[in-house]
Amino acid sequence: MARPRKFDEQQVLRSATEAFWTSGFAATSLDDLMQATGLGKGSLYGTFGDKQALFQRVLDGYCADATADLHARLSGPESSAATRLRALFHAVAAAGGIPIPQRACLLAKSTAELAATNTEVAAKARQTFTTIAELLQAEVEHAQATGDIPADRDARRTAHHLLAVLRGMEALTEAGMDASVLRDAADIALEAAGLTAT
Amino acid sequence: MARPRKFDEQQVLRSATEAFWTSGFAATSLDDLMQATGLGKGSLYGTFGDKQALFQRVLDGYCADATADLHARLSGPESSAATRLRALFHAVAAAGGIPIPQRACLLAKSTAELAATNTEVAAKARQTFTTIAELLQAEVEHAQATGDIPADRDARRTAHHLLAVLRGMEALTEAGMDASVLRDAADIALEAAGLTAT
DNA sequence: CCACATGTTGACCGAACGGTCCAGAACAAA
DNA sequence: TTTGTTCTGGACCGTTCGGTCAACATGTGG
Repeated sequence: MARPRKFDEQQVLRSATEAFWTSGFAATSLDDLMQATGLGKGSLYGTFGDKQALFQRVLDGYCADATADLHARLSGPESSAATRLRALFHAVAAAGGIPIPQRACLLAKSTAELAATNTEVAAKARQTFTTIAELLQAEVEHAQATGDIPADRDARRTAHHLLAVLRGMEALTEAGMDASVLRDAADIALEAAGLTAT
Repeated sequence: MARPRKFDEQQVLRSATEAFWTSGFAATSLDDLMQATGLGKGSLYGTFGDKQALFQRVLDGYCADATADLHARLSGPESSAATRLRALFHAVAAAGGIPIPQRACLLAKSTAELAATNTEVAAKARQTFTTIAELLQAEVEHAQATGDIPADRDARRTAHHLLAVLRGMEALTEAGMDASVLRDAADIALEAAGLTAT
């Protein structure tokens, strides 16, 4: 009973994500959020709580999407795990190199801005990074099963190294570093994992 | 002639650095800066200009200090270049692992927060990252000269990979990731560079 | 068709924001 | 001591901030 909502919550979250993604948490005002979502303050507060709570929802959704996307990129027929790993790193390298303004990964931005003072953001970042590491580890193991990565490698430690390189490439992309730097990092990281080039 | 200043500009910049470092640019108010530096608004504006200009001064100083520190860690007798590279990566790994609140590198925070909208910040980040890459490359070449790194490695590409791992470790540290993850990343990065472990 | 529960809107709030400005303090030069 | 110049502190400004609230709109269940 009672009056139904006029908006789609998921769509509003997507719009709010855009706003936070563009400017960060502190620099995104409620007016920005109202303009981006088309909702009034009352609806925003009634539905999501305060700015902090809305941001947390946005970040949770972003991390879920990001890990789902990575899962989609990495899971698949085991026979081509090596190819998929190479494709992932080359894609991340190619995403950089575009001159700024570059819109960095929202999780990276949020962690840098808030993790030191907001334990929930830090926990979400840790959880997401851990999940990414696990996905990478599984992929390394798949590549080992097909002989594309030597069997004597420690898949877990290899995955941790690949995770660090991915996050480092992200950080370099934020600054607009040359694409060649990113490619070098990606290539050598793949070699270090035991994969042959290209 | 005229009234002399009551404060030391360098000391004020150090205090302002602390303030920005703790909270980021947007979340540091002029009142915070006044409290941190002990100066009134008039002196702050008369000496440094507006908040943006003061921040730029702070960031420039931080980057200069950071590269000077890295130079000090890496330069030295050529005979131990390999040892110094190992020490650097192990130190960065050890700096992580401490539970949050972790105060991340100011440059990393600033780049994430502002590089997309402030070309000066982005330029400073690119310049600093490039300088770090050059320092790493020089060190790789030193290690090659002493035979600690195989001579057939491309020092430049190796340095780019090491840079990415360093920035990635920084990003993981922000989130408070386990020290073991950082150590794995550091160890494998050093191995990938051709250095034997420890 | 009515009563009620919920959603929506925007006026409104006190606080905090970045920034300006000026009256007076403090020193150097005369 | 006087004069001139700079520096200092904080009152003050208009704006914007995050957040609240009450009047009103819009449906549903009876």
